Amino acid sequence: MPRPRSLTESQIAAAALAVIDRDGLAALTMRAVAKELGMGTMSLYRYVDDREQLEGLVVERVLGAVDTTPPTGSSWRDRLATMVERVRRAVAAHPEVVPLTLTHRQSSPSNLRWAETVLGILTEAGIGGERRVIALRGLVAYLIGAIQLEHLGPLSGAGTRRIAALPAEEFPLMAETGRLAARVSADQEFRAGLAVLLDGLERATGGDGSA
Amino acid sequence: MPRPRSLTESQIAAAALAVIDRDGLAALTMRAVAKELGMGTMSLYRYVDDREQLEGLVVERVLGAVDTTPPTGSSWRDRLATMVERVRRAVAAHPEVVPLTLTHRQSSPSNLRWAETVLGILTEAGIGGERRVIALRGLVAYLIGAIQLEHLGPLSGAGTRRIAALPAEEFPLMAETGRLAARVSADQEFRAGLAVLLDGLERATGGDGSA
DNA sequence: CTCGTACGCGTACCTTGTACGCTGTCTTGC
DNA sequence: GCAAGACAGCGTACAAGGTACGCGTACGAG
Repeated sequence: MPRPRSLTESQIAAAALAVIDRDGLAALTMRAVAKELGMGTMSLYRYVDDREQLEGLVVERVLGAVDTTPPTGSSWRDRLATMVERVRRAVAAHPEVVPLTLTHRQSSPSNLRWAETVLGILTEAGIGGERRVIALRGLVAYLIGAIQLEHLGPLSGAGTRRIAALPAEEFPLMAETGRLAARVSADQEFRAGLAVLLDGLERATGGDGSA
Repeated sequence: MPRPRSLTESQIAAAALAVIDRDGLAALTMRAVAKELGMGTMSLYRYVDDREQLEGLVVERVLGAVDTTPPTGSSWRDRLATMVERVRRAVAAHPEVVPLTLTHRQSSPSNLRWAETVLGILTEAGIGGERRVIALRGLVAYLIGAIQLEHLGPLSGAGTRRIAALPAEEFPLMAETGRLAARVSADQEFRAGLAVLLDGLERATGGDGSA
């Protein structure tokens, strides 16, 4: 008996994401999203409780693009790397959303599915119990930290040049590091850092990373 | 000949931090800080260009509390761990500031000094060139990621219980992990995750972590 | 004592989130 | 078909917060 809704959550998320991708995160306002949808500002509130929830929809849309099916073949190392890379790629497609993912990641169903798959791989690698808790947490910490460094950080892009230009008397190593960092792509850095972490996990298993 | 200023940057940062610690990050407004300082709202603008800069002062005050002198003795592993722990402790003293550190860390002088010291330790550990870039970046990524997980994340505190309560049919491993995680303190988790990363660094050096 | 600087601040405006209540429409029950 | 009710869509309005503007005056230099 009620009148039917004309919008789906997906359309709302898409509109909000369009605003962000086009005009930046600062442009994400209730008014802007409503306009994007071709409706009055307050109409948006028929579909969303508040701005908080809107942001959640955006994050879920971005994270929902992550393939959470277990990767096949190869070593558990490579499979873990694949899972981590998938998130990085999905987020990289919408860099402006990064700050939102920090606050809303926790409530994302996609995130849960992702973690479940990762835990499965860790289990197959022979990592269980509390060590598996540590491993998951370490991977997630590295992942979100690295994503932020990449998109908000000083060591990438313009920041690297500023670091390379530091006074060599006070910051000799930093200056040198800044120069070297300019020669390493973000991709390489990310993968190499992840490799270090996986090395650590592998060492603890006593295994060689295969299987 | 001009009239003297009555406030120092330090006093302003202290006032802002006091507001945050007492009433939370959301209470950080220009008006609130001005009132904390016993002055009119607009007077604050004599000392700070805008809110952005105010936040920078707060972050610098928090990060400035980190001891950046090289730790003495022990292995390079332990020295690195000490450096990382120092930041964690400093931030943990003002948890509400965490979101601000993400955006403003880059411009902090304390942060530069800290990185310089860490690079020194890495150098002594025999890690140089591009591998040192990777190592620093990996440590920083883990550090800021872990801090966020600890203070904004789902795997700690209340979030852990929610995860433990997930439907076991769909998320068997997550549910189990949530239960296990409840038995691991945040300190243990942080240190153990860091240890994994350091294991990875150590393996790459071929050394045993001493010296 | 005079003068210029710039401090301290009152006022006001703009942006943004959102409560409230009206109007018209669409679906269902007859 | 048709009446009725629930709810979509929205205009208005308010509160909070950042900050531009311009005034009066305290203060140090000469």
